[in-house]
Amino acid sequence: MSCITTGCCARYKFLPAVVCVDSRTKAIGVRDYDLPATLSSGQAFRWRKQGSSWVGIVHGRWARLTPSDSEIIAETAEDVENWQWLTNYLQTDVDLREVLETFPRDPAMHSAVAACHGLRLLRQDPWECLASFILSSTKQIAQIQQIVSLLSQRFGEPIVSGERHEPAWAFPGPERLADTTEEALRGCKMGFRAPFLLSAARAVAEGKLDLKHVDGLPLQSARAELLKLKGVGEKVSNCVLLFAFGRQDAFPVDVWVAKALRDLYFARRKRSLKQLQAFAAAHFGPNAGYAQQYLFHYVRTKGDGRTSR
DNA sequence: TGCCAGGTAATGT
DNA sequence: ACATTACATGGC
Repeated sequence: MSCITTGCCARYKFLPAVVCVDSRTKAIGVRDYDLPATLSSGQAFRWRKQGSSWVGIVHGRWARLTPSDSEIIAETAEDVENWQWLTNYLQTDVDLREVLETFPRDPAMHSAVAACHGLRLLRQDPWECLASFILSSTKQIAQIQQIVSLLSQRFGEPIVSGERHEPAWAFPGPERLADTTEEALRGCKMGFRAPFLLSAARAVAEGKLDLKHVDGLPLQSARAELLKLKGVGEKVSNCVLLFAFGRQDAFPVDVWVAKALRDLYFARRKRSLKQLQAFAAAHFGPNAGYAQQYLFHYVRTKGDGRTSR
């Protein structure tokens, strides 16, 4: 199969051909896909770089992704018949050019697109995304990753990981977290966010918040449902709408995007969050959220070769 | 050390 | 309606 032509099974050449993990390896054809930028751009928190590959957990499955010119080589720890859980997550079927076409043609967007060629939006699990971004407030991305890692390790189900890899855990579901205590959650270093996560987990576990239902609602109604949760405001709700529900017009404004908007569109003059959101809603078009990710990654990674955090 | 981090809720004007 | 502040924790 594809893995023979790509040579991705080279490390298995000592095994009988039939074992050649066809069902654990897949070459996903891609165009305009910068996997490292996408996986490190602060939308998902379970990926770590390992050489030229990226190891992470998607929907409770261990995965190792290796980018090349025209493909992403995916390896899993268990046999896979249908790879849709991964291709849907990576959104490899999205034609990026069609998205970029809708961006406003202004100098700022032009610079951001030129600097972040191939940056993509993922389609994440709603609960994991919601929980992760409840934990994200006033935390650096590296710290969010640490918290999510601890949380998974302590409360998630152990899952099969690849050969010679560290043990791995699924992200804990709302039922499991609803069954913990605030103190146990604080043990994962999430500080004052612990009661927020706990109450969100209970809301979902008890059916007060039905994420499947939210998925089917119009944008405003869906946002209103998310905003009922403690610890979920405009920014976090927009992240969930954008990164999990695929609402590409949802536009999260965090400190970085606020800085990008002020620097690039308002000559560094002060503007309130409300003003920035109103501008964004009017300016960036139907894929405003996608444009937002370009601005975010652009301002975070440019900057004279120093820490891109 | 002091400042800041993919914010939000509570409180004060 | 808008401005300020507390909130845990850790990187730099």
